[in-house]
Amino acid sequence: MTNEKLLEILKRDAIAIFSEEGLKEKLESGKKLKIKLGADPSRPDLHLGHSVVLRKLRLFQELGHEIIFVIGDFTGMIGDPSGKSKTRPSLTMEETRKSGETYFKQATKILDPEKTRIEYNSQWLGKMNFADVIRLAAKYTVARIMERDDFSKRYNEKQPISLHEILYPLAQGYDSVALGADIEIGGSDQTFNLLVGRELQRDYGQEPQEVITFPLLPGLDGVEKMSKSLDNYIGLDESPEIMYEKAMKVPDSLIADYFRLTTDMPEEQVLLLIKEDIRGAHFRYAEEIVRMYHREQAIAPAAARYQEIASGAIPDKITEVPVEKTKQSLISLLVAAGLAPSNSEARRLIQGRGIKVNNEVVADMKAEYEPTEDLVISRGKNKFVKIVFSK
RNA sequence: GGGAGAGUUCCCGAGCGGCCAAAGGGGGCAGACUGUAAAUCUGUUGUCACUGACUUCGGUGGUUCGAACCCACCCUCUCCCA
Repeated sequence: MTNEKLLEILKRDAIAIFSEEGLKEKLESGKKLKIKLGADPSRPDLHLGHSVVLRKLRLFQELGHEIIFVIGDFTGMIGDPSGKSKTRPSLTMEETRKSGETYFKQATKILDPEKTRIEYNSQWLGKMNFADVIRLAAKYTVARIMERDDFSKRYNEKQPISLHEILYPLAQGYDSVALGADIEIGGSDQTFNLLVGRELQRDYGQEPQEVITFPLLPGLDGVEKMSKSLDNYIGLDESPEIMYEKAMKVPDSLIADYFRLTTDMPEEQVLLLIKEDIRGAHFRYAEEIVRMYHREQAIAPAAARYQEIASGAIPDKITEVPVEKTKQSLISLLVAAGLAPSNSEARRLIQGRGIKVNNEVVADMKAEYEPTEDLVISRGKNKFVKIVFSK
């Protein structure tokens, strides 16, 4: 990796770089740079969406720079107003530390742990008193804060905006001041917050950080951005089988983006493959992902399992649920197996022909089973549970 | 501080005092078709002891045989004036 090569890749993939000259200068200064990445402690499960940015950070590490993960344990208490403005549950100290470790563990699947550091922003934000906060708030104006897309939108739609939410970008921006960050990287939804950091550093007499933003990876639903809470994600921690299967679910329209943002395959090769054999492209993508996060040897079994299920067979590795050794109704078994959240839902699924027992559709709501042998119940095409009469 | 308006099921949104578990749309789930893609079509979308019962329409009381709908107070949000 060289500075030129890195710049080239960044220019190709980034949504925006503020500013390109500044970035070039810093890279060429020969200094070991501090590169900041914010992390939300309430959602420590990393997925492919995070990998977009992490993979770029890895390149910086290859040039000897240091990555600083800022776990937003303090800002987490405020709740980022970005996107869905639901209040987040406040976490205890212990929980945030645990999230931090989980982050580190997952992130180092991509990053070099030797060149990665974790910081918690309660370290400095928690120590600020009211006067400090006022001083910080004085550095920004209402008009500038309201430039933020999210705020102006909510304001125009007459949605409430609390004062503490307005402080959020300032708090996050102050992290950059506290760390003396040289570069900050994030998803394009973070653009405003990252730029606030840049401006605050200038106000505090520091050299402003360079900001690089990357496109958000759309989720498997093809609509929302990838996120665990929307269940449209491929987790970095998931098993090869699940990864493979989920990779096959990437919408056709997005497979090129997925290749570009999450793998190292050359663009021309990808486009050609997609053009010639769209299904083959999916298989190839699934292989790439499994290879990256597991091992070469994990591909074959994962692919085999996928074929098995696709052709209607019951996979061999499925969750087992022990139940009491008595005659049981299908409805109660569905609930016990976690395939239905309520009896009513179970009934609906049966009625809608969505339930199979031992690979046979069962549409009888009154079906009952003797505890003689284990049953494999499936819901839809993809959810299997093995009922074991053992208790 | 004064005035005006709003709060409905996952989301948006309709809702005459009884026929409202609540229109319609979105989203979700399941089925058909397929490549476990997309598009399209169909069903479904509070709970339970499920042809019946129970709990829901910001909260608490009240009027009424009967309230999501009427009244009082409270809470929350928005707008206008200061």
